[in-house]
Amino acid sequence: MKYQELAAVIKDNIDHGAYHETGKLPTEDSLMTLYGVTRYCVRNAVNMLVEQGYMYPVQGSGIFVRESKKVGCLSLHSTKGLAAEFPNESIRTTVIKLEIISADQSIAERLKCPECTPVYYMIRLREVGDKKFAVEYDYYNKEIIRYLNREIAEGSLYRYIRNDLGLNIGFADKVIYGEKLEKETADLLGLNQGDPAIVVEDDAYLANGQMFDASKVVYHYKHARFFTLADMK
Amino acid sequence: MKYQELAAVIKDNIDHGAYHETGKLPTEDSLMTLYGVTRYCVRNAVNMLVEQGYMYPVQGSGIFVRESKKVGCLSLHSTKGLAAEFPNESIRTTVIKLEIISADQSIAERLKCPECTPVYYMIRLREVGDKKFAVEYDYYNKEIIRYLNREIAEGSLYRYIRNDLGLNIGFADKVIYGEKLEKETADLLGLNQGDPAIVVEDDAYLANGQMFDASKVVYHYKHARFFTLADMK
DNA sequence: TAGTGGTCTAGACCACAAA
DNA sequence: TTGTGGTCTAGACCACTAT
Repeated sequence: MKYQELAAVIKDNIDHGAYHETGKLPTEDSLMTLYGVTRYCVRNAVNMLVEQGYMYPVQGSGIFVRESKKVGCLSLHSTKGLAAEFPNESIRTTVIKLEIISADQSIAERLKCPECTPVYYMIRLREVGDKKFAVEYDYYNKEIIRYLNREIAEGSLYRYIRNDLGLNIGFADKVIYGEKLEKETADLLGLNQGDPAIVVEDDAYLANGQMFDASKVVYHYKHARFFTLADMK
Repeated sequence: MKYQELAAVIKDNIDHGAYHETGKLPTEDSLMTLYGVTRYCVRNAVNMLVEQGYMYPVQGSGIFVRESKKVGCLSLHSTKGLAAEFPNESIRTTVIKLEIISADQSIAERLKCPECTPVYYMIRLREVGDKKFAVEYDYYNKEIIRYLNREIAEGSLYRYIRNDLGLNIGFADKVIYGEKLEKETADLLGLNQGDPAIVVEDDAYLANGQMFDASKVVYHYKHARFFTLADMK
């Protein structure tokens, strides 16, 4: 049994209230014998869950289960698309614009690609439940994301890239800041020009380090909140 | 040599442009012989730096050094206080209010402590360089943070808690959102009521899981930006 | 003092990338 | 095919907590 599987099992146990009585996981030794794996697997599995905020280890004392994570917040630490963040909500995506352009100097710099690289430029309005949630401005490197159309862009782009294009998505740099809404975006979100906006700029990379997406996502300040776990050690 | 030390050495090498030619670290085997440690140490050290965004490993290919992280951004993933985030800037902290109060129901809930627990309530204005940067509203559990005064609150609180009180700081939950500035805070930041604000609410815990601080930090939307690395695997 | 997580060793084999 | 990182085993001792 791999440590990812063990992590999934433990997470499932937590969700079903297994360790509720003590608030602790069994000891590492117990987990080893329980699941017939070595300490390497146990510790890897636990580490995964610690990073995701499900538990924290205390040397000499045990591994403590944490209160449920903030609900309704988007995770900044790991992300697999809006649909995965809100599995219980209906997500609606409207493609405002989708066109192929040639990277000028500023886009080339932003996407870390040569000038004149073909690029998909896309604007999408995302709605969660009945709430206008965000407006996305995306640049996809067409040399990597070879094909896109409106139908795909209205579904789970993450899923498409992973399953249909067979690419391994790796990680993303995120920069978060606040600004005043411009008229165009405000109209799409049903807000007023000058209202607050919370903005996330993403640089997304494949697992092999190739950058495939640069985006600016402008969130509705009344509806979007973000969550992350910080290490202070 | 511990893996933390090895991580520090490797990070230092990166800062001095050591691996610049290839853009890669030596192989794990090389690092083992170079520093006379086992693979356990090498992989732990590398993992630390991967989580901090300094490099990414590609199976079968190598460990690639990443471009320098965003400068001028506050890290959301690991935090050791404002002074540690801006080592080259002068930080000024003005204590607007510092008082001991008794936790009412809402504060007790927020701080996860019993009602009537003594609590330090503190408001601080933080300036970075010559810029008004943020206003902090803090509740510290006085049963844990036994003593505070204005002088301490104007210095590095993080350092004080760690070095002088001898407490082990562990981790923090962070919730980030946007809102319109209220007059009181706007005045402190030199902005107008209704201007955008980017807000970070922190729940800070000791390494043993005790919550010691609940805070709301309202940042100047023109000066503060945040950075984090997200896993998309 | 006993129990628990943290660090470390010395191996082995697998999965993937590049030549 | 070779080299690289990814997973796993089976031990050992250390650091810290709780009793």
